[in-house]
Amino acid sequence: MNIFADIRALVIESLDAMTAEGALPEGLDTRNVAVEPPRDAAHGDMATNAAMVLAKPAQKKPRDIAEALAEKLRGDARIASAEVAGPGFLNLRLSGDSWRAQVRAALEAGAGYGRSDLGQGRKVNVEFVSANPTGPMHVGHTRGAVFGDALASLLDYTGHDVTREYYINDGGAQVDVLARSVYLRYLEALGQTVAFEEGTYPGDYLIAVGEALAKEVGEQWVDQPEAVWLEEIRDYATDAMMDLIRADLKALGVEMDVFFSEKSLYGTGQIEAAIKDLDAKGLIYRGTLEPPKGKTPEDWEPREQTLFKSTEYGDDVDRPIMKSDGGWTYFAPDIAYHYDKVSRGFDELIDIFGADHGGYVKRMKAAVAALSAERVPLDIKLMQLVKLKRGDQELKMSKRAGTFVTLRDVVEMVGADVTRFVMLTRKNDAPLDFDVDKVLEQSKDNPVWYVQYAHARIHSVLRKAEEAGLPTDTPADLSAIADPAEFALVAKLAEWPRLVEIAAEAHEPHRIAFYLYDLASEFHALWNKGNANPALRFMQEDDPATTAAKLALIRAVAIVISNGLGILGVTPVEKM
RNA sequence: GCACCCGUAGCUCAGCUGGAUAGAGCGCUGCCCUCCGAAGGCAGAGGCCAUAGGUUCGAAUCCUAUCGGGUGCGCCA
Repeated sequence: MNIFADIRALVIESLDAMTAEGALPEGLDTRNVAVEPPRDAAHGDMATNAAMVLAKPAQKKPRDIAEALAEKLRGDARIASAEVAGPGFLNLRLSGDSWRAQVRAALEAGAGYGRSDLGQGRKVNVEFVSANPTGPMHVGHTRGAVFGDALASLLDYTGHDVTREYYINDGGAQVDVLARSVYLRYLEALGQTVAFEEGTYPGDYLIAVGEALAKEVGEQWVDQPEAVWLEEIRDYATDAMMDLIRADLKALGVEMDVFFSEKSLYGTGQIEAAIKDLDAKGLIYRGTLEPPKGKTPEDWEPREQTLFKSTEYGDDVDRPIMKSDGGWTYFAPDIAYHYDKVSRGFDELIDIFGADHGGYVKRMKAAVAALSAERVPLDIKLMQLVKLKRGDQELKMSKRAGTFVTLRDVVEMVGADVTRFVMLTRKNDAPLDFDVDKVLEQSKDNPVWYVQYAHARIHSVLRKAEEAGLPTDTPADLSAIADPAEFALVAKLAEWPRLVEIAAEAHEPHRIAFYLYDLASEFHALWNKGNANPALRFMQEDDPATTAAKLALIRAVAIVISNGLGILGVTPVEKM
């Protein structure tokens, strides 16, 4: 169903035939032979570099190989022309029928058009968001949430067995801070006047938690020392925060398969087991680290610590897993968590971190490589910052000033669909400006709107056609699709299955968003040609057969837009 | 000091993992609706792909060095 893959197969087949005839030597490596859309449409529909890739190993001139290959390819019904160009490119034009067959394929496959078995059912774990359970999600988390969810969908779409997972950081000091903050709100709910000192969370979102707690347990913890209530309030508060976060995720349309608690790793022997696994591989030792050069911390003094030999797997220095007081560093439960993922049988792990955690990439990769004996690859995607703006004005995030823009705020301002699409209009490692005014603008400057507009226009035509009593089902004969402008749209459409695979392999869902923009642009261009040239309008009132064929083309476009938006988690609109 | 990410049109950014004359939007200039949604389209101007080397048939893309910006760097998760 991927026309590029089909033609590549044809090229390889032809090369094999040439080998059999003695025109090429045996045993050539054809892995680098590519069949791609050309940069310049004037070059044809697709191009192959086969002759240039094989010239050297075959000890022949590229143009000679290209000529012979062209001759072979011309024998296939799908190839309308094959011309040698430049240093040895082979430019191919496809027959009108093979393009029309793509339209039919898209219509027949419908929601399945573009799906592939690339992943062959491999189990992939995508861990994302993993925001501390200390408050509602803010805009920064939102980008990671959207990215992770879209990547997961993309992998699912390409034949992977995907698990969406959230790691709850409920084992560290920050949840103690949360507990103390809730305690203050609890006292407040019981009529006391409280002060939020440095090191507590003053956010309003804890008021309701304190009130609910007071209602539930009464005054039993008033004037009691921390030791009495800390643990219980911590559990109560993290549960409440996770409810909040789950609701935030739901508002965005993100649904996790697994919520994994850090705390569940403590006291259960799981951390010890993971460390023991590393120890058995000779990767744990007692040692003293050098201070970082050029930036020695003020109070540096050499200490002996328990270290993980991460340098064995490409890290820059070995990393401590135990503090001098004997407690685990944060890294230890992270190791245990990934150990757990590996032992759950995943074939591939993906972590999505904020860019400020870039320093942990190497050590996590080292840990996973060691724990899985280099069986399981770990890819870590770093999310750059989101700058929220309203026109020229930047909406600064500051907990102190109370200008704390939450996921909820954004979704309420612009809606989940717009939020999701816009978050994916930039590569993950590029910073993103999110202008809450611009994303609601109805112009081509706004990519979400532009893509939705194309989809809505198509449905507008389909509605009109039905009103006019014109046929809107797929006809047996699509030969009315014949104009170069129409073929240009078909060509873009036919790139879809290929693009999906490329995006999935690169773990880059933003490519889907950019492609949809291009496809919409191609569609709008054809539409406007219909203004000047009535023969190119989709509805031909006096010619039902032609209309049916043209409508089939745009229905196929609508299918691709719909499928693409589906991967991004955006609902296509039929009217706007 | 070291590591990672980034550097492409005036601005914001793509660039299909090494392909042909480097693209889009905004902004600027000039055009196109008695016609399916002009909420759109077409055309023009605008580039030393940070710099210098290297790898090869071929480099924005890979390697090395340099410059510039961001992030991080042992008992914080």
